[in-house]
Amino acid sequence: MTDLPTTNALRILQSADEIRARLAGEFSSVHGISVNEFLMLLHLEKAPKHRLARVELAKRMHVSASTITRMAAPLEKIGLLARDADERDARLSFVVLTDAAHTKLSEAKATFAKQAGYVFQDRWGEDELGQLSGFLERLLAGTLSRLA
Amino acid sequence: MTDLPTTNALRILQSADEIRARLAGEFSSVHGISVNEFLMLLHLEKAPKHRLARVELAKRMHVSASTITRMAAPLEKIGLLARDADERDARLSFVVLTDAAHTKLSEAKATFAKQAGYVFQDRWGEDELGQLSGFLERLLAGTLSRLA
DNA sequence: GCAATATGCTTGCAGATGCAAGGATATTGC
DNA sequence: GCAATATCCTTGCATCTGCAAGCATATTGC
Repeated sequence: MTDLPTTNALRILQSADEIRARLAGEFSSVHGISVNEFLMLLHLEKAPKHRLARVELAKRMHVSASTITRMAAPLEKIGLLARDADERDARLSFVVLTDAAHTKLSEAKATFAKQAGYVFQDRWGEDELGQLSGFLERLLAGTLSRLA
Repeated sequence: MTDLPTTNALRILQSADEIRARLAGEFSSVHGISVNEFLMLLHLEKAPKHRLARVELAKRMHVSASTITRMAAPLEKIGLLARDADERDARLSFVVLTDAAHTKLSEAKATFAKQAGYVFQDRWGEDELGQLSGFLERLLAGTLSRLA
């Protein structure tokens, strides 16, 4: 496997699996939301007015529109999300963060940061973390959906 | 978001989603297998004798044992996988690559390499690809399941 | 040796997800 | 203006996945 793009793509897939596995347990037990739901809240937090049309949210999360419909429903029920209509276009139905969601987000971010800290705990210097960050930013350049 | 570990963890999750989305379409339409099934074959290819106990395969793929049972079944049906028993321990049931799987793997690897090439097409020099590769290797150090 | 425990695998059930179809609303072509 | 088309959202269905339970086999403690 001397092909560097292939190697890097495989390693990114595997690294993401490792990170996801680390996060999954603590997220659902401590915060009552899944990692995907957390990422959904992050996308909304980053958006203007903390709201996005469902189709737009779907694109940014790489999921189908129906998944957005179904992911949002329980989060509306527990008061983390609300609905907002567009005055001009009655087809649009925005997903909006509530105040409770901001609180939940700050808690969940702390968990995320803690786990991310473990992942990069050993043998990583500040400069190396910065270099990796730069490479990943380049990889995500051009995607609408960058969260960080 | 000045916390570098957090930024890097988020970017890895997003990069993996991008890469997966790129691969998914061509994989199922051209090769008739999903990305996950491809990764399963890769794990087996890397293993001694091209075979692994189901529990071991589950650990390496970060999925449950039941998922292995259900993922392997259709692949056995289409002749890419076979079963192998352990003479000492009757509980063990190995998953083994068939010859057909080696053929399928080399085709699928070409697709993977092509898509990985697109991902790193622009503005990436050989030296930078090597540096990124080194960082990701460090991230995966200590995991049993490294494929590359 | 045998009971108690541990391990490997499979299956029933529930939750998550994508696709295709359908209903509602907007936009376009004429 | 109106028909044709496009867009947004939701829902039915199929698929994938995890968890918990169950069964078979190994290992351990005595």
